[in-house]
Amino acid sequence: MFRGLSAVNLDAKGRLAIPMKYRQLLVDLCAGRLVATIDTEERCLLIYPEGEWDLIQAKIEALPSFNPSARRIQRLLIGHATDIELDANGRILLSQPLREYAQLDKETVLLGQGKKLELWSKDLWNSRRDDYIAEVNSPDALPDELLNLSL
Amino acid sequence: MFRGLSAVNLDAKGRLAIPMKYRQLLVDLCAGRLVATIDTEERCLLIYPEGEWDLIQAKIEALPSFNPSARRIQRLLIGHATDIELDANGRILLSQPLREYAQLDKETVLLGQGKKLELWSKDLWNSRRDDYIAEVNSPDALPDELLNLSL
DNA sequence: ACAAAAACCCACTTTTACCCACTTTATTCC
DNA sequence: GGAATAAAGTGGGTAAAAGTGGGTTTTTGT
Repeated sequence: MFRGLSAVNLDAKGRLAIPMKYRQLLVDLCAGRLVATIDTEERCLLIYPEGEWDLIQAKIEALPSFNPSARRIQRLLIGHATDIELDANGRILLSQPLREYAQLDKETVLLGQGKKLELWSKDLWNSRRDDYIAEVNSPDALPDELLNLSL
Repeated sequence: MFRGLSAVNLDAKGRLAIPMKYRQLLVDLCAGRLVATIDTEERCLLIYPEGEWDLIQAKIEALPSFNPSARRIQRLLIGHATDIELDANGRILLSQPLREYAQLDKETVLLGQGKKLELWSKDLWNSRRDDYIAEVNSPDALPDELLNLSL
């Protein structure tokens, strides 16, 4: 399982060094084969071990294709899902369209999120993080599942 | 299975180089024999491995032919279905009617979509993609299948 | 038979993946 | 505490592969 936050820099070629703590896990889980796609709610990327993504893609493909919202989700998520592989130095290469979508330049933040990783532009993450904290503390209706959660 | 986004250019003759990552798959699946037709909801083309298309065509043909919308679907999809084949350089040639329908000039985007590929004009895709993202985030009623999807 | 389009072929250009080496950070041992 | 050693991060150079652009031949349709 992935957790925690890592500050990572993209180099001039768009390569990103995966933090050491995840590498062995990625080799074991998926032989270093990953799939990156976009998050549709935030300008960030989602990075899955290949097998994990395959399960999700199967679910998305099974949605009824005459349903317009389902088609949109299919186009966005599967359409942006990009196979990437760890190179000999433990780096991955992110394609330009993905980098553009998430506004990634140099400084980025890699968030462990259980079965997947999220990659953010550092600036964007910092500002969204502050928003999140404000929203969690506002007294809006939280779903029951959250109200009953004991930390 | 197909996934991901590839930027591809049509050349002056209307030829399109299939990205390398798909070629071996296409040779294995269907010996490079494909069928292209139009998408009826968006101005883009759908490209299937021949065997995959045959299954779909059978389903479309089985629709009740006294039903007017079924007849329309049959005329549009089967009527535009065009056999195309990979040439020695891994390129396919798109007929002028198909290119016109999808407004393809030079810059295009090829989207992997599971069992099929979608081909868009780059400009049209970029603008539709932004629409899709906006629509996904609007609080309209999403189908239950989507609400329960956990990524 | 002729014109137009498609198929085929070959060569050039650009991009990518792979490899290697250097710099910086962390660790260990004296 | 500091030097020595190891490990991780970083930066490019290069060979191979993929993309691209026509010229020529064959087919098709009128």
